[in-house]
Amino acid sequence: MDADRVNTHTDARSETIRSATLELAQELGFAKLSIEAVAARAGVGKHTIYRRWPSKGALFLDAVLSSHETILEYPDTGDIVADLREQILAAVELLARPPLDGLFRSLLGEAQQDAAISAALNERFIAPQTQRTIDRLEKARDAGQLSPDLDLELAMSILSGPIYFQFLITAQPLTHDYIDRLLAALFAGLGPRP
Amino acid sequence: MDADRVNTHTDARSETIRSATLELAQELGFAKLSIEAVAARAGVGKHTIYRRWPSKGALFLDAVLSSHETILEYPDTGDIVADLREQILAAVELLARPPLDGLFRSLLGEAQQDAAISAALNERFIAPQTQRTIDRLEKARDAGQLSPDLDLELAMSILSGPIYFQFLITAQPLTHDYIDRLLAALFAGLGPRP
Amino acid sequence: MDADRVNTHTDARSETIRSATLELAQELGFAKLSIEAVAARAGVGKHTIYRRWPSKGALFLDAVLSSHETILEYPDTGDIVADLREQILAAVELLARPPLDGLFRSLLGEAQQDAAISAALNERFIAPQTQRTIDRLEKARDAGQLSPDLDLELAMSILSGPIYFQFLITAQPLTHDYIDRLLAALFAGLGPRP
Amino acid sequence: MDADRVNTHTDARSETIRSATLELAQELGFAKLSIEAVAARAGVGKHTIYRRWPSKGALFLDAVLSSHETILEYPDTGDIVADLREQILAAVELLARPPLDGLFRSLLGEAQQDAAISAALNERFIAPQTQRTIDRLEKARDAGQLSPDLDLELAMSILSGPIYFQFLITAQPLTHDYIDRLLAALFAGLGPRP
DNA sequence: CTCTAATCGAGACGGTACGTCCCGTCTTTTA
DNA sequence: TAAAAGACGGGACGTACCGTCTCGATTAGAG
Repeated sequence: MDADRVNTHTDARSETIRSATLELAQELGFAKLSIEAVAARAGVGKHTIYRRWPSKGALFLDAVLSSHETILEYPDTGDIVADLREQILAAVELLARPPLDGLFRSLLGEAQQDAAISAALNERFIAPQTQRTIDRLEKARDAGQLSPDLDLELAMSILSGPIYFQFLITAQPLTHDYIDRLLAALFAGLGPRP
Repeated sequence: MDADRVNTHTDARSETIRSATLELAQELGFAKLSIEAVAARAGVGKHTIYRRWPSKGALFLDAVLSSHETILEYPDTGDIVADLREQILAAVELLARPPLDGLFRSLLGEAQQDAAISAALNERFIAPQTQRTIDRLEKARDAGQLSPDLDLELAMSILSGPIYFQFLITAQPLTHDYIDRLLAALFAGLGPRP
Repeated sequence: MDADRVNTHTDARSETIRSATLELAQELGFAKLSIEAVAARAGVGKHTIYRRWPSKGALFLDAVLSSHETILEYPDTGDIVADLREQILAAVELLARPPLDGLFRSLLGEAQQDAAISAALNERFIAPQTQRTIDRLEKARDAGQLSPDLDLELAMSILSGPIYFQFLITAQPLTHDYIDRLLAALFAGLGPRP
Repeated sequence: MDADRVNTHTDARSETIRSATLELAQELGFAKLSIEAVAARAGVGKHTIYRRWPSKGALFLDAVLSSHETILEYPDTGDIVADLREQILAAVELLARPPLDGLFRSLLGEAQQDAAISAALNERFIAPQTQRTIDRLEKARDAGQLSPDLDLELAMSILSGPIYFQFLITAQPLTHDYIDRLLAALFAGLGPRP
């Protein structure tokens, strides 16, 4: 699977198109976004867009992901719970709050309709984040802060899953309190105290 | 928010339309589904559809949810881990495997673009499942099988989140083994053994 | 061959479309006429045009022919030469002079690229004119004003041909003098006086 | 008006382009011919075509006329009717029969839309033919085979017009018999025998 | 026998229009 | 009198070419 499939050009014209895409997505929402409008806003022929991105979804993904390359914080204070809290908070603040929340939600929605978008999203965003989390978790496990036989890939979905569930499924607010309680419960385990 | 907003009619004509919708969704995917095609397939005027459902998404949600009212198993053997395992397996087998997986994924995707769909989905599907899980968890907590101060709403997102994450975000297979390891980790907690 | 193939609707909307077509054809010329522009000018969806006419050429033909249903003069004073002169003059004044000359020339040009246009043009315009000329010639022959063994279909192309040749091929002006000299020469014959 | 305006280059690359043009015109018809396709077929950049011909029509005219420089027969047996018959037959066989009829018809059609094509066509094809016919007619008139006061330019349109009329307007077949009857009628005149 | 300038192929580019598909609304026709 | 059938204005699709415009890479003529 190759992220280039959904473009990665760095020339000025591509950048103009990505900007126009984001502007219009903010104004209209992804659903009402049209390649025709992007072309008009960017002052570009439609073909120039089709030449670079295979679909509206691919363009949108590229525009959203390129606009916030900000590497999310992965602090390492030695305290794994505090660090995970920091990291989750940073991600939530960026992606689940205005102005980016609607776009990110749409992006995840579009990934459900288009396997290429899903794959590119994983490759360009999910996988790198996962890898960095796993690296941090590994250090923590070596430091004795985690259950020694914990599958770290699994831990990643345990940590991320509830956040995404809240964001995508129940559409409940992701408060700091929620994140604190979540981490506490995850580290303590659901079972009764021994 | 009222689920009736996305229809609930029980007459034969509505049923025909729902069937045609499912057929076409299976054949073409949700993205290429059109009300025009549904009307043609159902042998019905477009008006008749618009009179009953406010949007393609609402029709689709209704068609998908109505087609599988099968009440998912919520066994109660006294063993909460075994029962949760049974229940999660049943849900995964139904919703994350062919033939329903694509439709369910599309439904969740559409919910990201349309708040009415999101609300209706919660009301008609997510909330009832949540309630029944919470009821079962409550019994388990009372029986001392769960941490006594566990927030059960939170527990629900801890149990569901990783599954949805795997289904929607990483698009990895939801094997029985994965579910077993997930439950084990969740009950044991991420932290080191005391 | 059926002229209905290129439309014949008499409703008001069709009339609006024909008018917009003529306006734009006058302003831009047939070559730069577009169905898109006609639809915009007529305040009509493109599909409404495609539903009625199979091509830009067919629309244009219908618009041009419908706009000038004026039955060309076919006088009968008893003098065949004078009458033919009158009739040819009327046709030339109408079709080979502004404002219609450009449109008519384009129509004949388009007929060379599209057999359906050619056939419709014959059926709706050429054939009826031919028939009326032949009727007049027949009377003249009976009255002894024409060579008694003259093939009247042939006579029609002898009378019309040079006019069209001048109009389409050499693009020379069709003066009254030219028409007079033409008729004189045709009636006298090319051969030497006996 | 200068025929060079529509090109006249004799180099090998121009010849390749003309050939590609003819091939594609045969395959697709003039209407569907595109400069883009000609460039691709000829293995040539678009610029190279635009550098040599101002328009698709000009290229097409040049390609068609260059491909059949065969000087049409202008026999002189002393018998003007027989000679004209021969000459008209040769022209008809070449231009109004496959494989050239469609191309020639398209060329005449295009001339109706584009004054430059019309002028170039006259200059490169019509005028020379006319001149040679007029020369032949002049000899015939001097020999007493034609009406002594006949306007020879007019005679030219009288002889050519009906042929073109049949070819372009009524789209009837140009049989040998038709040509014989035409010449007989033209020489005898339409009027009654004196 | 280089060096410089022109020419070339290739094809990107902003545009315009194509003919098609659906949208959601609205008539018309049939039962 | 309600429903099928489908016409309607509209908007966007993805494609095809237009004529213009860079690009290197030949290729030739001039020095």
